[in-house]
Amino acid sequence: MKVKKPTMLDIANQVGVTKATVSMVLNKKDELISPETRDKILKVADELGYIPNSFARSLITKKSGTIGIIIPDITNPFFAEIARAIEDEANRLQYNVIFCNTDNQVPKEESAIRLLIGKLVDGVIFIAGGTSETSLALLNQHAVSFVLVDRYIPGCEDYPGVYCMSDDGVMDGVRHLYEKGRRKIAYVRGPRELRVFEYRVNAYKEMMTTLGIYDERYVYEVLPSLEAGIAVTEQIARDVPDVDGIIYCNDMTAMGGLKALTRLGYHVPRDISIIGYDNIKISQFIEPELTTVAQPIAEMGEAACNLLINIINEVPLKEQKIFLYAELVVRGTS
Amino acid sequence: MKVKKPTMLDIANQVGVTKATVSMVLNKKDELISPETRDKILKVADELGYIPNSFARSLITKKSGTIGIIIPDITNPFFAEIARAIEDEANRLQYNVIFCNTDNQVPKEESAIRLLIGKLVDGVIFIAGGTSETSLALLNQHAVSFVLVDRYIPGCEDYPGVYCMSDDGVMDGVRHLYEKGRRKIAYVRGPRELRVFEYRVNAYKEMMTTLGIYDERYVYEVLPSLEAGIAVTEQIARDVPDVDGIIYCNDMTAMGGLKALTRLGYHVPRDISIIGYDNIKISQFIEPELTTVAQPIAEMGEAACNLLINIINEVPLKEQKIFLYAELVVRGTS
DNA sequence: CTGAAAGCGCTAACAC
DNA sequence: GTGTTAGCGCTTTCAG
Repeated sequence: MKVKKPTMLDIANQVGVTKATVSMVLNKKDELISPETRDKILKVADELGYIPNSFARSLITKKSGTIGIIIPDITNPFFAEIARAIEDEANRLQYNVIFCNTDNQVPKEESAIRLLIGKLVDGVIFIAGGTSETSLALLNQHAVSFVLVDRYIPGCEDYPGVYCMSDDGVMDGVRHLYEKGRRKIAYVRGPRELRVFEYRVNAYKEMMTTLGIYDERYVYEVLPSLEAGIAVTEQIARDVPDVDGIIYCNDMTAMGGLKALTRLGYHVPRDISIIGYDNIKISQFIEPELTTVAQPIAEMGEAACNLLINIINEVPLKEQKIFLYAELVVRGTS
Repeated sequence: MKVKKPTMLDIANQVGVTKATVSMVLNKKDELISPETRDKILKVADELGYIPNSFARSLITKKSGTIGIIIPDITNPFFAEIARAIEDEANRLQYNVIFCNTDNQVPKEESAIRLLIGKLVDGVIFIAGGTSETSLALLNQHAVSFVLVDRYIPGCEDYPGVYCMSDDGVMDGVRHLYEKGRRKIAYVRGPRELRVFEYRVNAYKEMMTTLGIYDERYVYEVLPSLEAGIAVTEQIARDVPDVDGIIYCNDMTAMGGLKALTRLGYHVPRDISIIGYDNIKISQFIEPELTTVAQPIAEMGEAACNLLINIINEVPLKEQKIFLYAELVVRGTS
């Protein structure tokens, strides 16, 4: 365990040059270094198993080649998928990533941001847990570039970000059920603090109203999760026994709903249709497969990463807000 | 964007002391600092929004307070859950984590390790993709502490690690199906390169033989995934139409199997019983819920993290290998 | 083509 | 109680 790691100085001594020369060679700024010394340096570096100390480099360059990702919970499939997409794109562009889970708690967000700033991340991709103005203030104060993804922060709609427009997708979902003959279509919405859920339920209301079948008693609110999906669906079945369609604010909740309905003896989609939102991978793992309003999850992650890195590199951008669109995917539950 | 971050020197100047004093105060080594200067320093640090530059500190202390986690794929629920457990425990112990996905490819493992070494991680938790001796050699060469989790590496059985013993759990599963009257029990195994899969299928063979119902034609091999689970299950239904039980090497594959069987018109568990392995969260998301041989995923992550940090701190340990046990959890599919 | 020298922000002896 | 000093490993002018 007491093996000292080789440094540039070790290489320099062994080759008989100075570390400045070694530095230039190893950083490919070797136009004016003689091929012989260059090859010798490369050779010795390889023999010694030299790995540059990125801290020393970052200290001086003020860049870490790392971006931070702040996410509510990596075990939530939606976030895992987006995180993976970001990481892949970051790696492609020669960046590394550090993840921080916040469980939607603002204090955890702030400590994550402190951590990331201390590690000199070049930028941060931020999926907010709610009203996170103070977290953003921290980032601004320390002049760290950032990009918002998926979730709006009230009052911060003008920050750079990647958002998914849900209206058309949700409306298509409602219309799709209507065309299947469904009339009593309930909606399970997420918490009011999160703007995204507001948009989704509003689209539902609008289309239901247009179709002349809106009834406010059909709208239920939950903290989205599988368990909540089960509970609320049992509730709906009690309140509106002849309900024939349920649209959920996300896939996890919808999967819980499917479970509850099956247990209650409903046959999906014969007796009732259900629709989720997100299109996480596991929505296809079940049978019947979940009809859902699909977010382009991978594209969102990729776009966020690209946007951030462009901002970091001060590439002039016409628009720092990117809008993608959710789309209805009809599968087995409708 | 051009706001210079405050450093210790800024604080020192403003208070009228030197940065050494500031350093001691901020690191809580302030027994011999007068309360007045201490408070003044703390106050100014707060006003300036000072965040220590962890690189500068790490450069000198040779520690980063960070551990690396090398994992095949974070979108795989099993790994996401273990990663999250590791992260939580690490945070509790004041460590941060950096994740690297390898997609089970050895070259990606090696570049991940180089990255982590360059970032001076204090240790690495390693879920190997296969025969990763060279990756381990790199870690050894650079004197980086590491801990293996879940997967054995052939020839490296004696490295510190956290492993889950599957034998009893799998045998209990076979016996359980036998007691339900099942006799034609197939097994879907994972790839031979991964030792864990070898152990699981061997336990199956042993119990099947003991019960006098082993037939080698019932054993199928796949690269575990939902899709593979579907495909292999269709194959089994063709080969052995009167199969009445299938045990899978993991939950994802079993979920694919359940899907395939349902589509083929089998009723699970009336016509056929199935059992998975892992007990990932989503195994309870489906209906019927999956009977499975549960690994204590969270405990594995937690134990790995603790073990690693003990090794890093050179805490003398009686045993650097931790064995946990998988256990049959009977739910709806058996 | 290569060397010398300065310095990034911080810690840790050792003075005073 | 606090300052001085050196140096971690690296990059980057500027000389030569």
